[in-house]
Amino acid sequence: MDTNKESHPFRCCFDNNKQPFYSLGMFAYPSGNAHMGHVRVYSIVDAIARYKRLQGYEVLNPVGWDAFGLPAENAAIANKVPPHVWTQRNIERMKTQQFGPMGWSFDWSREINTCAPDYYKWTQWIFLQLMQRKLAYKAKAMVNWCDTCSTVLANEQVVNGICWRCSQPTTKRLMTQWFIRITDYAQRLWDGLQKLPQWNKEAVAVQRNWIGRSQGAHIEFVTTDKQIPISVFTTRPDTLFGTAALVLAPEHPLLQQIVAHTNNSKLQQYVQQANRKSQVQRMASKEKTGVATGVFASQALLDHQVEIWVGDYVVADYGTGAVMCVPAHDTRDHQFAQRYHLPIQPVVAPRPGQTADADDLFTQDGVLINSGDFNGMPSAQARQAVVERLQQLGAGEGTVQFNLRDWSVSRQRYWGCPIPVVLCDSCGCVPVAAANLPVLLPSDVSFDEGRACVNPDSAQLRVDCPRCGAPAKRETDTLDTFMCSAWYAFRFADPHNSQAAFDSNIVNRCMPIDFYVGGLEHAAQHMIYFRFLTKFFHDIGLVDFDEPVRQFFCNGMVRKEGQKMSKSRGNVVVPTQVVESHSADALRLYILSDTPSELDIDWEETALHAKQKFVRRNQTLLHAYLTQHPPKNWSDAPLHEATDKELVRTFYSLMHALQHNLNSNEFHNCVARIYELSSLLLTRVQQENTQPTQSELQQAILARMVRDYLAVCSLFTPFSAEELWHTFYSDAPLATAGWPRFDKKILQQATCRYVVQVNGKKRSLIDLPVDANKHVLQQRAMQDQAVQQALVGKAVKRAIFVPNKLINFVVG
RNA sequence: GCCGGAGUGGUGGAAUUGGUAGACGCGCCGGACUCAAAAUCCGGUGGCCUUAGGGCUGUGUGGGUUCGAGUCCCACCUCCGGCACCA
Repeated sequence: MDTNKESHPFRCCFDNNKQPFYSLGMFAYPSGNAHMGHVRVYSIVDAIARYKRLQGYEVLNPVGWDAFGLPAENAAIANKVPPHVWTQRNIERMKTQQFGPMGWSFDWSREINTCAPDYYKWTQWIFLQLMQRKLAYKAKAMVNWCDTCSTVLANEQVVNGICWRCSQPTTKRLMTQWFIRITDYAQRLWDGLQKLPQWNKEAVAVQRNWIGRSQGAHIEFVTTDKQIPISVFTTRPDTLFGTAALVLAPEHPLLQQIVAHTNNSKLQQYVQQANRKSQVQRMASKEKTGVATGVFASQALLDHQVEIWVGDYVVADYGTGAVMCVPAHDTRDHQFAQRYHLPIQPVVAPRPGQTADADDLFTQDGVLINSGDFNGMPSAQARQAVVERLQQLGAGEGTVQFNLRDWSVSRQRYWGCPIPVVLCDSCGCVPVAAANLPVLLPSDVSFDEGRACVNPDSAQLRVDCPRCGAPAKRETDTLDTFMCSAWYAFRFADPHNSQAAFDSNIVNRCMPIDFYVGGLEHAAQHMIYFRFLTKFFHDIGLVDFDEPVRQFFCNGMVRKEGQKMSKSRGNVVVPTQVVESHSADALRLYILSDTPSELDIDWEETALHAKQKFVRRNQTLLHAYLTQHPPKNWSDAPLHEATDKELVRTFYSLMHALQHNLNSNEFHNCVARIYELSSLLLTRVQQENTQPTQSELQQAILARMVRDYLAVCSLFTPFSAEELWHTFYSDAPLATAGWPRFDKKILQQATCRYVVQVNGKKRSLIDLPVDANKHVLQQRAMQDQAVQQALVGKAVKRAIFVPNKLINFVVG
């Protein structure tokens, strides 16, 4: 794709006769070793890119490197090689020795690298934009801490309390950290999910889970002694009258104030213990524990007071960190109440008039009882009514709560994008002026003591405050690498822009991405951040659209013997070795065949051999044929004048089917069609090789078919297809030669195979002319021996006729 | 618990809108070539029955709708994945 501004100053870019198409595989971490996962992602992307090019689209198919991150730093520590050297070396290796030989049709002129200053300058610029709009902020908060990686992690990077990188348990720590206020966008991120029909369904579900929208209410309680207000969040305001207690998370901000005068040592002990427990420990014990505070609270609608408890089953950073405990209608509250003998008062009955037993747990909707004015109301109606009443009383309001938390982005590591902020004793966090970007990584760093240490006295860290000019310090935390990868797709559209992160006109033309490929594991992290930043760009007027990806395709993993390939298991199949032993075409054909690309595949050597055999046979036979019969006048050869009409018809109906498979991303079915095409074509070609019989016209037709075959093969076996094309047809790339075209008329058949059924059971097949009428078919069917046999002694009640398909005799 | 996906031969998996179940591969069996093997090529391959022609049966289980169900509806079972003391 040509997006060069200078060559098209007014329209900014693009061949106006062509539609742009942006295909993208998630960019790679430059570990130095390409693996089968890369082969799968980029082979899928490349098949589509080549398809779209043949169809006449102007295709943007770029590649780059997600180059910041821990492994480079760890390698620096282990090998005493600076991270940028290690990274650059890996990129060179992957590019030339590993990606290159695969023949993926990337536009290498757009290669980007997130650790290059001309890239991270703009990551910093974006951060400043967020900061300016108060969407990036520094705050003291409980964050996930990984000891092994000695850094903070985002919620998205902690799976069941375990660090996603090193698989060690994480703990919670109170730290001052940078956050991105992604929660401001929670509702829009939620709503946007409905507008993504071409996304992998599972990915949408993952996001829906992650954003986790709950409709409910805030309900205000107040302590009876000191009138301290306590707000709870609930999705079940209809159960308010069943409240037996208030339960606060041990970290609840008002807790110490509430219990200040009580001097409850048991309580203080409990709070300390809870804070010491790791997240894993706390989640592991499902037992509900807690301590009563001795302080009571009241609520405007309740005629009884409830005691305030502290329990670590209440999550501090969800909702308000406090819940109303309704034991009769919530599983957890029920367990808690049973343990501490709190009253269990049912307030929702399953059916009108039915009195619920005390102690029973009923969590579904029903009809209200024991709830004053609200008695008799169905739950759904009661939820509204209760909220309305609370609102009138100023004691609560309807609200929406999200699971999504703000994105913690600072990392206490060296090898990341520097946060462009100066820490000043009097001015606080002061953004670096945009004109002074990029803030370069400090070079005064040692990797000697098991971690990267920037010399704290380094002149590079001592700067003057941009606001007051007083001596100040640079922020040494770096940004989460997901920040770098949240906008790389935009940069690809305009990769060398030195004036801006990207030119809006160019990006508006190329994006949203038409076809994005990557693993499902990024559905919750990268894809949320990517969507968020797109909405932000939209809001500040940088782009016209607010969803970055039209079609999101999630590929499956490549396994071996049912297990993930990994060095520690010693079951890694190295792509470059397979290219050497079997060829890139065979590898690519193999990786795209036999199994739908969204499913996991298990590496199978025998199937790979078969693909190599196929490529070889194709090449040999076609080469021999084309040598004997150099293609002439093939481009407009009239297919309808073929003597072998059946060959042409079958061939192009397979082409038609293949295109259908391609449009649905069924690459394995495409390969099946290619096998069928080849079996047709090679049989014919072999005949010609041994005993040529064809007139020039017929040869031209066959040459046209061979060309069309090469065109579709070029998506799956580009090396051999391009080579034959180049040798016998044209010097121009096959990609520019056009997708096979043919008149649909040649697909029409003269005869049709009809199924004859008796009571829905197949009894015979009959060939008749297309569009034969029911009467003719019925007559012929009745003469059929097998049909007659099935009809013996039975009366035909009626016959169902489906044109060009079947006739079904219904007999009694 | 909630959400998403899937159950079809020995195996990976096909089957536009309900209309010939098992496309295309892998494996296996048989044959050709060879002194032999490898490689290559040709043929066969769901199960059961049958001398043949052919018949019966068959898409996780049980019902249902329909002339006709792998496909639609209801109930259930199993597996995979995601989320989760989220109130």
